[in-house]
Amino acid sequence: MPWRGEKDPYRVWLSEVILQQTRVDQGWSYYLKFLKAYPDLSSLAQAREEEALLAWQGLGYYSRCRHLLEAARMIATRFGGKFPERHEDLLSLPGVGAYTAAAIASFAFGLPHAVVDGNVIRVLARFFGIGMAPGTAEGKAAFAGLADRLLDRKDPGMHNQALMDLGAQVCSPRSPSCPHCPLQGRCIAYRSGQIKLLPTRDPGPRVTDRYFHYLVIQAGDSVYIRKRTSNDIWKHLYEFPLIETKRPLGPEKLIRSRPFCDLLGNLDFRIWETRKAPLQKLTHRRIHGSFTRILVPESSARLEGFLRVPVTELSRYAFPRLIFSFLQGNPLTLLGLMTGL
DNA sequence: AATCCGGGGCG
DNA sequence: CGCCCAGGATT
Repeated sequence: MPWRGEKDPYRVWLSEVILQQTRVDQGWSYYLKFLKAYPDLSSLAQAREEEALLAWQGLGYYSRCRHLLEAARMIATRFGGKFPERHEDLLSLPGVGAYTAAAIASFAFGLPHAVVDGNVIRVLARFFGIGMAPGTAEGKAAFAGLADRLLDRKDPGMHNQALMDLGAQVCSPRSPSCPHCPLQGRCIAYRSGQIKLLPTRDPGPRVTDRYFHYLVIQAGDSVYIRKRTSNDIWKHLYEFPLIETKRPLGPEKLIRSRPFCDLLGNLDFRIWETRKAPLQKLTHRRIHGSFTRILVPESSARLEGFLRVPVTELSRYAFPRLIFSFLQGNPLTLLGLMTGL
């Protein structure tokens, strides 16, 4: 690896920040570019953010670049232009978290702080057969503690580098080179055939259920809709009047519920039918939808806060798939004629 | 504790 | 093309 043996804290810091969430072959040219434009701390502290961001362009996670300049200026003022050595001081720099602080402390200053990045976690999880998910508080503590106990205090920088190199080049995420791994014989995951299962992937966002009861209120050839504006799923898409509940609610209870009466209270209405929508699965939600078709006289007062739209023009509005699918399977026309309302 | 922040690589 | 990767800040 090109940064092997680098001891200059500025260079270590710069490379570690650039290499956060970034592959070496993607980030390395940016590192060289930055080093050329800003060869030392003071030149970076004086850099114009516009210019630095331009150099960062295409690398992503642009707050890293802003934090870089912020931290450089903080070092210039608060630390008298001298790169801080204490882990605690490093942590106080914007954009420097536990990983980067440990990397600088150990690589540049030889201080005994264990780095715990994705590579290290993968090696430890496999070698020791640890099934805890790294993203949980429990898992974080476990891997950090283990890495710290394992650290070679004679040469923390070398130890950290070796562990990360092993994770990056041999103990890779998908198809690790176990046949070439020096630790193969003592690797719990390898010996028990758990390589593909470790490390345990973080639990996805926990899935919660939401119950959306849509009221398809038809007045003659028109129907009521509105735009979703709150910070929620489907923002800026349209929908029918909605009653949401935290628990399942049958049609009978729905039409006697408070929100239902508030909405339709003094209107002359007739329930036509209720049908359930197929379960809609989102990343962290399951939407249980239902559509209750309700007829009101064409002449009835307009519902406040809603658009009254001819059913033939519904195609001009963007709906969530849940609603769009319902519309495709349930043409809303002719209902008024059939019922005489 | 959950969510956001951008890219690229891989199957 | 969808899935995966991942450190730090924010809320």
